[in-house]
Amino acid sequence: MPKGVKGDVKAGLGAEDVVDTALRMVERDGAEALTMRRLADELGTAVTAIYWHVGNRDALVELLVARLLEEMGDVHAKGPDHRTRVAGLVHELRQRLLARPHLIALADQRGLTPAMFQPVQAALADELAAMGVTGKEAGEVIQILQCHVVASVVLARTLERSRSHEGTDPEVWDGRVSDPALVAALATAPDLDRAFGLGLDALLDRLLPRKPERTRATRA
Amino acid sequence: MPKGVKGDVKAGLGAEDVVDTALRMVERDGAEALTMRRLADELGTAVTAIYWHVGNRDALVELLVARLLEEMGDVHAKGPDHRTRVAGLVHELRQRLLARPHLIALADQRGLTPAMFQPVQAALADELAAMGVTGKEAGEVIQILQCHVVASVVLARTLERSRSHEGTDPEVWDGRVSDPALVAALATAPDLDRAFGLGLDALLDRLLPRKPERTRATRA
DNA sequence: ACCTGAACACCGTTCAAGT
DNA sequence: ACCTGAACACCGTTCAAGT
Repeated sequence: MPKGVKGDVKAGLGAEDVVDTALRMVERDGAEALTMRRLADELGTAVTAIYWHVGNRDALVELLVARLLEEMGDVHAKGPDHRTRVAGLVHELRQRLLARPHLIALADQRGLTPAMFQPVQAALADELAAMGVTGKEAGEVIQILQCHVVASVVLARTLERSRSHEGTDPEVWDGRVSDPALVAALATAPDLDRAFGLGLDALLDRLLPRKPERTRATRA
Repeated sequence: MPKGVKGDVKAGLGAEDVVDTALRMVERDGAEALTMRRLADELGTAVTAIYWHVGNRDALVELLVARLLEEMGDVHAKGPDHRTRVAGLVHELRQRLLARPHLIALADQRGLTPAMFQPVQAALADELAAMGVTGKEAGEVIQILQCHVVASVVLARTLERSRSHEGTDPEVWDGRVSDPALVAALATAPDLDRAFGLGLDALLDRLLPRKPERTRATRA
């Protein structure tokens, strides 16, 4: 039993409370708004009290990322065959990360991106093992898939921040290309979902062992 | 005028000079070290002088990105066939971006990432047109390839910042997976070059029209 | 053990004032 | 037109001091 008894809310705030309201702030006003002084205001304490419980800002962010990560829950595979289960796991990881932009922002801020990898590793490993892919080879496959996910997620965040400069300035094209449909297409924001799905599909074709029988899953 | 100046250059500094020394600072001490006050010190002026020439910090960063981008030069295609030329262009873009981590950091800071796309767009469009891919379709292919590049580059930067937490903490694996070779592989930093190359190759297979001669298992 | 206030060393930005 | 100093509103962090 470390310290503190359950029941009474009482005077002291703990690291838990700090993380709680910090998280609330981040979700309400964005990761940039999380400042030690503002957090102190929200908590109704002096700035310096936070330092006693949490260490410093970096440590706080680390706690927030851990919390957000555990809230993401476990990802489990679904689908008839291994291939669609692996694809499902990867899509699911991406989807959950995209649903938590604060997580990404915070992790990015403190260089905790690799932590975002973890939730699916075990599930992917199981699935691959069932396909006969193990050891170093499985590790590489997992890493490549993770890179695909996180790259897509980080890119999404990066592009999100640049809503002002949408697409390419058409002026750059003067005299270089005379294909109005192309220019128009490039001026549109890229469809990241599509790019991700296409890339994933292509990667799986390369990385997963093909079934000896038939690849066309038209069987009943 | 007690303002000591060397040479017959005009006494005043211009936006050019500000950008010059700002760039020098960024290359020497990193993008984080670029601060208005430090820049003023380096220039030997008051902080506020910078504001007169450049507006504010965001505008300065924008100028820096533009400068860095134009220093990157044009990318032109090489290779015997269209496919290897396209691949070459994409690889070249990634390589040049990776060689300018400051550019990425600055662009990231100010949401100017889309600007990094531009250098290869015209070259890619030419190459695709020569393959018969034009208009909206070409635009989509270009965007997907660009996403692949920038995602890889941004991911590289993100992972670079987290050298402290290398790979996955082995503790997470307790009881979940008992494959030492896999765990070891996951603990290693991912090989981004390999991941990029693999993904690019897979993407090109999907996106580029196949030559009539090389018909594989694809039967109609 | 827990919390406070004051203080330090930074930020970006504005503005009246100087030349 | 070009540059300055002072000032404002912020940061994160430390530390001696209170309870």
